[in-house]
Amino acid sequence: MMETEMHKMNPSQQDVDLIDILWRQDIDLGAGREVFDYCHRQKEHELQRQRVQEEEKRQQLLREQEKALLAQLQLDEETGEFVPRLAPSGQSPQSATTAAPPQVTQNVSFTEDGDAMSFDECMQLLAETFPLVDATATASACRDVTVAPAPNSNHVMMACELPALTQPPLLPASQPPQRTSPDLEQAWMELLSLPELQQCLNMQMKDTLDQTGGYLPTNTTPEVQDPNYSFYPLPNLAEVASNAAEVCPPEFINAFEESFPNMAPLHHLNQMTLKAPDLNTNFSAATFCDVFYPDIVNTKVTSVTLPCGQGNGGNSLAEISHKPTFTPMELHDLSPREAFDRGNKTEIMPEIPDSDSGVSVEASPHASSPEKSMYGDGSFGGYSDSDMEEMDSNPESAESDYSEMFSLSFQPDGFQTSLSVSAQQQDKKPKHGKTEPDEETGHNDPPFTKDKKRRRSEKRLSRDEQRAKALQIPFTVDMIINLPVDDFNEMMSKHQLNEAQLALVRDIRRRGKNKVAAQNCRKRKMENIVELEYDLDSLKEEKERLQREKTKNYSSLRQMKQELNTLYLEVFSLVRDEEGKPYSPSEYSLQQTTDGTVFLVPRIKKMLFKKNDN
DNA sequence: CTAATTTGTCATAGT
DNA sequence: ACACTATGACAAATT
Repeated sequence: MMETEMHKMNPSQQDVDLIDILWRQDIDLGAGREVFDYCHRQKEHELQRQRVQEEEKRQQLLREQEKALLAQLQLDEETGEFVPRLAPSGQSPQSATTAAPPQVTQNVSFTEDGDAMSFDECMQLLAETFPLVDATATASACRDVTVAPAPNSNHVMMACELPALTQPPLLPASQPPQRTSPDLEQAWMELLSLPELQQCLNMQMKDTLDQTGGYLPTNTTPEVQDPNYSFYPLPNLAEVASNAAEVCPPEFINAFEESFPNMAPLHHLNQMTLKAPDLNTNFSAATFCDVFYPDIVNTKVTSVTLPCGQGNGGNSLAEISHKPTFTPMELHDLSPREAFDRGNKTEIMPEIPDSDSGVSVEASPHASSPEKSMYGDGSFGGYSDSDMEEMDSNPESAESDYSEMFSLSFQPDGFQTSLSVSAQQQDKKPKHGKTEPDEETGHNDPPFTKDKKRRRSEKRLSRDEQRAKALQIPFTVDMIINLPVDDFNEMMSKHQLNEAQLALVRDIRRRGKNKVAAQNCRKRKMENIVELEYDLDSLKEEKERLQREKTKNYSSLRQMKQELNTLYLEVFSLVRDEEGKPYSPSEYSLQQTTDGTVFLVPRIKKMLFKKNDN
C-alpha cells in the first residue's frame, strides 16, 4: 500500500523553473547575437546542427531538457566567451512534467440488480393486478396449473428488459501521478553522456583555454578591443577554474572523476567550475549587461579590465582579476571542509537553537518554498539568522537554481559535493570583499531586473537550509533529504559531525521527507475529492436514467397487462359448454398447465381448494 | 488588517 | 528495530 511516489513534484517544479529560467535567458541573450565573431558563429552553427539532429531523435521531454542544457552552455559561453543562440521562438519552455488531470474511475455496479429488481417487480405486478384471475387463488388452488400469460409475460419482459446499464469506464483506471524526477535525472545523465554534447563541451573548453592563454599575459585594455567582442570575463573564469582546481579537495575531484570517467578530468572540472558563474546572477547579469550595453558601462568605467561590478570594491570581478590568485590563507578559507571544521570550533549553535530532537527548535522565522538550493555557501563563517535572511535575497539566488539543477541530476554525493564546492567558491569570491555586489549589478542591468526580482522571491532559503547553513552542515539539504539511506549513511560517515549537526541533519531529513509526504498526501486528497465529485455526478446521471427507465417500464407493463386482459376475455368468450352457451367469467376461469393444456376451472372449486388449503 | 488558502511541521499509526 | 509513508491537526506563511 505504500506509495513509493518519491521525488514527486519537487523535481518537476525545479525542472519547470530551470527550463523557464533558461528559456528566458535565451531570449535575453538573443539580443547580443550579432556581437560575436565568426569563429563563434561557426560553433554556433555546429551546435545548431547538432541540436536539429538531436531533435529528430529524442522524444519531447528529453528534447526540451536538452535544449535547456545547450542553452545553459551557450550562456556559459556568453559570460565566458561564447555566443548564446537564439532559442527557437516556437519552442515551448515548459517540460512535459506533471501529468494528467486527476483520473477518475467510475464504478457502475448495479446494473444487474437494477434489472433483477425490475423483473421481479414486473412479475409481482403482473400476478397481483391481473384483473380476471385471482392470483392468490390461482397460486394456491391450482398448483399444477400455471398462469396462462406466463410465457407471454416472459416474452414481454424480455422485450422490455433494459439494455445493459453498464457503461464503459469513462476514464482509464487512475494512475499515480507521473514522477518526473527520475526522468529528469536520466535525461541529464543521457545528455551529459551524449557524444555530441561532450564534443561540444570539450570544444568550448579548448576554446576557453586558448583564449585565456592569449589574453591573460597581456591584460589588454578594453579600449583596444572591439567593443562588440567582449570576452573580458575570461581571465576570471580561467582563474576561477584554476583556483577551484587548487582549492577543491582531492576527494571531490576524485568523486567527480568517478562520475564522469569518460571526460578528461581537468576539462570537466573546468567546465563545471566555469559553469558555476552562470548561476551567479551577479556575475552573469553584469556581464551580459556589459556585453549588450557597453555604453552604459563606459560611462561608468573608463579603462578597467572588467567593467562589471564597479562600485563595491572587493567583491567585484574586476577586483578578482587584479587578484589573480588566492593567498594560502584565502584558499584555506575557501575550503568547505575547513570552513566546516572551523564552524565546528566556533560553534554558532547558540544562535540557532534548533532541532526538535531536543537540540533544535524552530528558531528562524522565515520559511520559503520547498527545496530550494544547494547548500551553496556554507563555507562562509557563521551567519546569524538576520545575516542569512539578508543573504537570502541576494546573490546565490540564481546560483541556487543551478546547483539545484545539478543536485537533481546527480545523486552521487561525491560529485554533488564537488559541485557544491565549486559553487561555493564561485560564490565566495564576489563576497570576499564583504559587500554584496548583486544589488549594484542588478540595477544597471535592465533585462534581468524582473528576473532577479522574481527569483529573489522564489529563492529565499527554507528554514532548514538556513539552519543547515548556520550549523555549517557540509551537505545540501537536497542531499540530506533525497539520498537513499545507504548513500545518506555513507555520506554522513564521511564527515565528522557534532551532536547538534547530527540532530539537525536527522531533523532535516525527517522534515524534508515529511514535507514531501504531506504534499503528496494533499495532492492525493485533492485528487480523491475530484474523483469523488466526478463519481457523484456520474451516479446522479445514472440515477436519473434509471428513474426514466423505470417509468418507461412501468407504463409498458401496464399496456401489456391491458393487452393480455383483452386477449383473455376474447379467448374466454369463445369457450362454449355442451349447450353452446358461453361460460360465465365470474364462475369459471381459464388456466393453463405447464404442458400447454388449457383447463376451464370453476371458480367455486378454486375457492373450495383454497379453503381446504387453509 | 482580516479572512482564506497554502505550506510546513509534528504526532501518531501503519508498512 | 529501523526507516519510511500516510494523515489529521495545528500553526505559520502567503495570498
